[in-house]
Amino acid sequence: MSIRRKRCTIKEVAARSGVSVATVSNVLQNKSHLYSPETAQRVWQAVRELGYRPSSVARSLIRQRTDTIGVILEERQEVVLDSYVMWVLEGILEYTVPRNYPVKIISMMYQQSPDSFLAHVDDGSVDGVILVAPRTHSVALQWAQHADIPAVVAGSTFPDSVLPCVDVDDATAIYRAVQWLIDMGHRRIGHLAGPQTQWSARRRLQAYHQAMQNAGIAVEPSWVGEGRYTLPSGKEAMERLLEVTPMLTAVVSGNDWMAMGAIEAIYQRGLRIPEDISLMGFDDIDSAQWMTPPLTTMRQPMRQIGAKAAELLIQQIETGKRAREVILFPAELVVRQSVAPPRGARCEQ
Amino acid sequence: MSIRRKRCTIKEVAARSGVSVATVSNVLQNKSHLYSPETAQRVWQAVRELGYRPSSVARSLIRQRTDTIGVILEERQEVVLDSYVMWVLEGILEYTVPRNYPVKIISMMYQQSPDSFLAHVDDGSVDGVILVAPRTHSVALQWAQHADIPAVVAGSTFPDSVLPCVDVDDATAIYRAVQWLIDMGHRRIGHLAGPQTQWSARRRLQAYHQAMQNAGIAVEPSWVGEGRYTLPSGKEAMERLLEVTPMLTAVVSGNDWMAMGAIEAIYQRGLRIPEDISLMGFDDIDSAQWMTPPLTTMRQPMRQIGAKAAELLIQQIETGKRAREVILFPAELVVRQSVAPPRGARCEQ
DNA sequence: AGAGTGTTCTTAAACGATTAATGGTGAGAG
DNA sequence: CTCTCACCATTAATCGTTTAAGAACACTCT
Repeated sequence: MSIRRKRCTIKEVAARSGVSVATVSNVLQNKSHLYSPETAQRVWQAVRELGYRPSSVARSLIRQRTDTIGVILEERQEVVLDSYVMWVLEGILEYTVPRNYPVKIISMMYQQSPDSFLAHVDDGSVDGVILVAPRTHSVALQWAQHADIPAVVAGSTFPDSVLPCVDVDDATAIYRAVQWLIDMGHRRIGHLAGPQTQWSARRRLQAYHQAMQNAGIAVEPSWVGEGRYTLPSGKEAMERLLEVTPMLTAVVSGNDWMAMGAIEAIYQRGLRIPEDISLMGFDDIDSAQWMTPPLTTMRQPMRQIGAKAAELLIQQIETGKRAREVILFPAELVVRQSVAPPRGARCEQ
Repeated sequence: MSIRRKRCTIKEVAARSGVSVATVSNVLQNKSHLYSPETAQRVWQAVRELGYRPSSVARSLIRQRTDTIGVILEERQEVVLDSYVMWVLEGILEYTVPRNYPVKIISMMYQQSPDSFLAHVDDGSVDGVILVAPRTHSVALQWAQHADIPAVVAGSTFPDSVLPCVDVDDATAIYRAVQWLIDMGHRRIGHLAGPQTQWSARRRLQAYHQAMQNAGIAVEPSWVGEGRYTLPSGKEAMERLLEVTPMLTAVVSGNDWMAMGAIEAIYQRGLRIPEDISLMGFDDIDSAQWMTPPLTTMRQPMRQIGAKAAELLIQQIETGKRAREVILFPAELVVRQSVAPPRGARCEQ
């Protein structure tokens, strides 16, 4: 079966309703001071009868705007979409769709060459872009910094960037997590840090140190392990921690994936959670609630982050001005069952 | 800070390299019989110096093609993206990105009105669409059936549709699941069916009956419960099953979410999995492996489904022909720990 | 009657590319 | 010396809209 007959154009509508294309255009745009009610009637009828719908392409060309926003997705562990990106994207759609800004996906992965993505984003096809969780050395970030196009970063913060950033306040979140464990009676608290090439991982590690220091607890270097934010790397890091520093009563992980790895490592050592060791995650990915035990974690408002990023971008597009701002959302403590007071300690004394 | 200076056009490139725009166009398109090497040199240099990139909008207008494909996402439990859709989308990107077909997301949810999505898909902005898991009465499906635009369905099958469909072979999958349980010694096997308004749910239920019948097992109506493919509905359905038909030794669920609900119901009854009752899921969503116990399930090749759908669509776009075909991928049995032989039975006697 | 004012519609020039048709060279053939 | 042909570049039409500028007409006002 063959498909695709030619689209119907404004010219045919004009012909059928006996007016010029200019008039049709005016009617369709409700510029009511430019046509009479009767003309409008005829035009609308023709539109209905022909099933006419304006070509967005022609429209974009003349208006020099596409009303489309590009969402740039970077590679994340062999994949471009994971549950984090998914939620950010959901938030973006939640904001953009009702405002009639379609979304074009720009994947950095699966590209033929490292910068072939440019052909799809620097070609006038989008009015602005949202960079979802770009890494520090991201080509896309590099480009966006210098390109004259509205752009915002969602899910990362770059202290020195000119782009607006929307992210979770991870420093405060980790600080609170550690504080919470301390309040519960823990003192020998370890940290599973992310790759120190990433700003977020450094901030989290620093916040951990800060919290410990403010509580007057001296942290030994052996209390912190480093992973790559992945499950296996978390497991390895935790194994080392258990080996070198078995006296830890609690560990706060830089993200949930590493916490999941940690769980495996802990069980393999024959220890129990939270009886022998308490564990905190970060992110609250979908699987966190299904862990054994369900993971206590700091929840990132990913959906909100996406929506806010979209809001900033559209603002930027519509005003033509870019404000250098960093918006941080607080994380939410989600109490489940992987944390308990340390053995032999009574809470809050 | 203000942004957005005017884009550089082909005219400027022509001016700078001292040739006509036609020549520039020819050079850029490598129509090597239409220009001399020296001219090409000059043109490319101008292009580099000006940082010129062709306007995809203007290009689309004249070529009457956008090289963009639309992915239509339907509402799924308060959200447009879930792990299923995510994987299908990943598959789509995997296929389309390297072939230079950008993806435009068309969400049915968050729209101002039920058919305002049409303004973003029936406006010449996409060369074709992939409908991801549309429901039977989907407006988008309705539209795609009659519109003269290449379209394929991913993640659903409509026996009576004119559109090519790519999906998992769920009938065979459920049949195999039931068969597997039977081989293991189970006979009193229940089924948690999905909403019977959906084709997939009906097919799965039917396959369950078929498998039981072929094994000579008489199924009582009370052995099957119906849910809405959601966790809570699965829990409720399982509760009823446990109440009315406590002698079941195994249950195969229509999807993983309902299986998760079933797990809760079973535990609340004080029963163990798989010792007291075996449970099988369907889909293998990300969380399935983190369940307690890890869920044995039939894995859907969602990524493959997405990629295949993209392949069919691009074929359709490039040939202009649509074949009425249904492609079914087999599901894969993922053995984890929620299934065991029935109590007191020996395997394979 | 002529000028001024509104209303309603049309004309025509964009927007930035592609491409068929055309033109102007110089070389080789007759 | 002209004709043909290949080669290379240009001209101009085109895609489907928007919109500024202008035209036609009916009023009102002086």
